[in-house]
Amino acid sequence: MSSTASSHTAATSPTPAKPAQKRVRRTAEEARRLILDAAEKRLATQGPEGIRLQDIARDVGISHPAILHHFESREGLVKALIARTNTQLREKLLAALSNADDPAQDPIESVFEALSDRGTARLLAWLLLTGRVTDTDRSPQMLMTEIADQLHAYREENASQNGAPAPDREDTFFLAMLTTSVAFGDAIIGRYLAEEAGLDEAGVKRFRNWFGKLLRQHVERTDTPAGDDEGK
Amino acid sequence: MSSTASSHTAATSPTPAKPAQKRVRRTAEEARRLILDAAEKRLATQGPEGIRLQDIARDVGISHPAILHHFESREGLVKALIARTNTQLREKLLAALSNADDPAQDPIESVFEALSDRGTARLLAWLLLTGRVTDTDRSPQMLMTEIADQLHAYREENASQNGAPAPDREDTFFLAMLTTSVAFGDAIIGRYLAEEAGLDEAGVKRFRNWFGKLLRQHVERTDTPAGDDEGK
DNA sequence: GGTTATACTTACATTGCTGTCAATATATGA
DNA sequence: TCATATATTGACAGCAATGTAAGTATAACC
Repeated sequence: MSSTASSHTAATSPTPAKPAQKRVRRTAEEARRLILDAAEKRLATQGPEGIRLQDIARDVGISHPAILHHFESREGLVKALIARTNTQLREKLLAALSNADDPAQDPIESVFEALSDRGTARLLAWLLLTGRVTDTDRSPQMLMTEIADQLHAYREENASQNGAPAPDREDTFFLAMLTTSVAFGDAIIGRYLAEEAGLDEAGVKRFRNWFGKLLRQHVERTDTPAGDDEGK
Repeated sequence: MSSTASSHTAATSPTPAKPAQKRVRRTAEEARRLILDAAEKRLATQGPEGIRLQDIARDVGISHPAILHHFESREGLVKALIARTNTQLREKLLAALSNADDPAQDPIESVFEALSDRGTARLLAWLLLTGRVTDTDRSPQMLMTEIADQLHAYREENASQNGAPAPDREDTFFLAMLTTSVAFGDAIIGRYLAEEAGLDEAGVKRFRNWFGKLLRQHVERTDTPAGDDEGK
């Protein structure tokens, strides 16, 4: 097929096949959003190698050069994806913490929930594995410090209400670090372990509750004057 | 350089340039080992995309078809690497648990140590991300069950010595799952968080001790008859 | 309604990597 | 010392994926 090299340059040719193709034209912002969504989904389901311009283009329903038009290169797409995910993660986590005053909402559990989202954890894992984290503006570790600070304020208030001495700052940081590591690890490997061990959805939930209780016991033990543990 | 296309097919040509190249010839086993080592290192330092036959071949000092000779394909190399790492991880973990009777050696800490090794965790992360775990004979989850069983026996003995009721089996499984997730998560993301938060080597060690203590407190609280916690 | 900016497309160039083939050198055993 | 097996190599085939160039269609603005 296609032997004549100049097929479309000769516009004056009598070929009536000009099909007047209908072409969808989105705003740049919208197009970028759709592309990033597709890339994120590919990454979550197929891993690092799942980000291929042609596949993503097919998912969105465009041609792959359109992607290159919006993001300079494949690398540009990846960076944009990282930036967006960072922002989303940040917003989710801070939102989760913002209603820490609400006694019905356990802040630790909220953090866990937000971080253990499948796509986010996988993206995070990938960018940590490939060492691509350094050059983003709002990297996760800043977030960590922020979270630790908020948690610490929460604990200090609690302790002062109970008449206990202020908790150690490092203890709070370790708490945050543990929660982050667990949530992350759980999202990547825990889900798999649970599945193989015959643990169903309810089992996973029980695990989370168990973990939350473990942390709560630690906090209560630390932030109350005596070894005064309330049963549940 | 090299313009004549048929340089080595014309053996009868009078060119004296036949350099009688010295060629290193290893045993198949040795060659496989070297190749796997190089592949493992590449993976650990550069992530998934670091496994390229040509690069690995250069590292070892051979040509890339030699790799294809020993492992059928790139996929074969990857599978072999997975199998070997699984075996190594398994041996390390079981060895760590085997001296659980030794009171100076905290089994939890040992497990943590064994799993948090950088290369192992990274490889594990990658094969979990790309979903390549299923078709290996001794997959990590079997290991998990085994570990949980050993830990449970350990706890049951402890509890009976203290005259406490036998601990819940699921509690032990959760304990193992938590330890695995933390060790894994710590190896991938925790190290990074610690670094950014200005936590040095000693700080990381403190975190591990802190975590170990947290678990120990839980176990003691559970496996002793009353709320009888011993200070340290 | 005409003009302009740009989102989008088709076709092609280029690069890089896996895998194949025939030839070669080296260890092992008779 | 010769024969055999096989570890190893260079050259090339083929493919897949990114990126480029030039042209086309659509929305917005006058």
